[in-house]
Amino acid sequence: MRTRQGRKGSRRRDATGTREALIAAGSELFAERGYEGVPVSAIATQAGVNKAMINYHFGGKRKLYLAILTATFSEIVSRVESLAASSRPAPELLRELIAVVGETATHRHPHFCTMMLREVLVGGKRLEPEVVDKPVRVLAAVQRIVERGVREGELRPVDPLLTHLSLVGSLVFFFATARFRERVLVQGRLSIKPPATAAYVKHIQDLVRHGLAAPGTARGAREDASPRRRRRLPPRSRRA
Amino acid sequence: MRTRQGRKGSRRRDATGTREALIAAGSELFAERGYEGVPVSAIATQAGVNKAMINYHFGGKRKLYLAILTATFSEIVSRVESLAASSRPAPELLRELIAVVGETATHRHPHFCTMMLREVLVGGKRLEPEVVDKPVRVLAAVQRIVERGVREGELRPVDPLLTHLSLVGSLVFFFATARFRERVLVQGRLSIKPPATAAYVKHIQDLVRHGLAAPGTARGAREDASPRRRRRLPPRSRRA
DNA sequence: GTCTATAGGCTGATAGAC
DNA sequence: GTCTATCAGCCTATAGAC
Repeated sequence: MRTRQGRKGSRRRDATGTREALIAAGSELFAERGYEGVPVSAIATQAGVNKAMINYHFGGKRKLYLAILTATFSEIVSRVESLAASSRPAPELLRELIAVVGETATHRHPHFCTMMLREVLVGGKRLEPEVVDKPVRVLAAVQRIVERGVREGELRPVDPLLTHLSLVGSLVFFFATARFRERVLVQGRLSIKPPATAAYVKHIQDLVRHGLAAPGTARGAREDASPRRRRRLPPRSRRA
Repeated sequence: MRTRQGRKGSRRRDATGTREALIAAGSELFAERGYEGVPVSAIATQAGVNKAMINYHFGGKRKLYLAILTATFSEIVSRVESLAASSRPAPELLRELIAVVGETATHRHPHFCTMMLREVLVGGKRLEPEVVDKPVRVLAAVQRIVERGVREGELRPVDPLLTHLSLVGSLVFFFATARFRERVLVQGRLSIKPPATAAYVKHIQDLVRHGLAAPGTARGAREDASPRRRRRLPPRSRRA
């Protein structure tokens, strides 16, 4: 009867509750201020638990950080990989890939892009294999999609790696810098309001559609408009 | 006769020499490990000067950091603004803008993108006005170019702010994560070699050219191919 | 499982001789 | 201008009571 007793608000206070509270607090704080910018005491305070719990449950600050990072990253990776496994037309997959990233970064894990980018920026130091593995898998997935699109004549002959970098770059940058824009654009002397994420997602979708469309293709097949000629593909259902 | 006497290698050892050495060392270290990741002692050691010199010449660690950041950023801003002031066709300006960013990020200030991105990521904390001012001016410049291009019918009716974000995002991301790619791709188990920056610059140029071309335009005027019809523009020389 | 108290390391900044 | 020596503050991690 004592274990669920939260002292502040409606927080659960049992073993797994403590773990989750620490992960939630850590996600937010690490994303905002970076790994070195956050004292463990701040995480403990925000989570409403004691400092020592971080060492007890995770074995140290760095371990907590890695747990947070790999957990959220794994979800993205699995989503992207399941997309890459589909046999739907490449332009359509890219369009959905962009939407998935947008949806994940906006609703499911608002701090993910910031954390991932921060981690990538320290590329000089030695990184744990767990961290390195994820972006490599995303890269491989996007590469597969683009390669197939080029092979099947639906995309112009672009380099898959460069395409992946430009795509991920524009998306990750946007979501990682959202907080900065909000601060600068609204409270600054400019009257520009920060763009909605939905508008940006659509912008990138259009940019990719027009920018990667094969010469023959009528400026990049709109969503589901014309079921354009495609080479060697089984007559399967196109909408999953 | 004593002032120019370097004790290690050929380093100058006078007042301005010390300042410059600290700026050089700080640029490299801050970019690699971030502000909080670098002890002042490390900067002093790499610069070959004493710790106390940082406080004497710059007034503290943070002041040194800001001096480095604004110095390199100012150069970029002036380059971009001079481009925006030109009356050459918008697609051509965008193409050159991309090249300028690439050249600057590769040769003149290899650490700039990393530092700028890192600074933007802390958007939650209060930032010095000097830091905030620069990206706003870059935004304004790109926005002007895109708006004119749309108005004159050379670009399809894209949102200037979103266009700016996607452009800058893909470029900054690429250069800021170069070190990470190098580490992961070459020494990893994958046999992919990191892409040359020239190839990426061209990729983005093509992506923008195809992706933003106005419907009428024959898939985005190649460099100087056809002097496409343009509205209200004085008959001036087009190559600066 | 959770807490308090504290150890021990590292950091940025300065005082003062030269 | 430059250096050495030193300090006070903050950090992570742990030992041990409950």
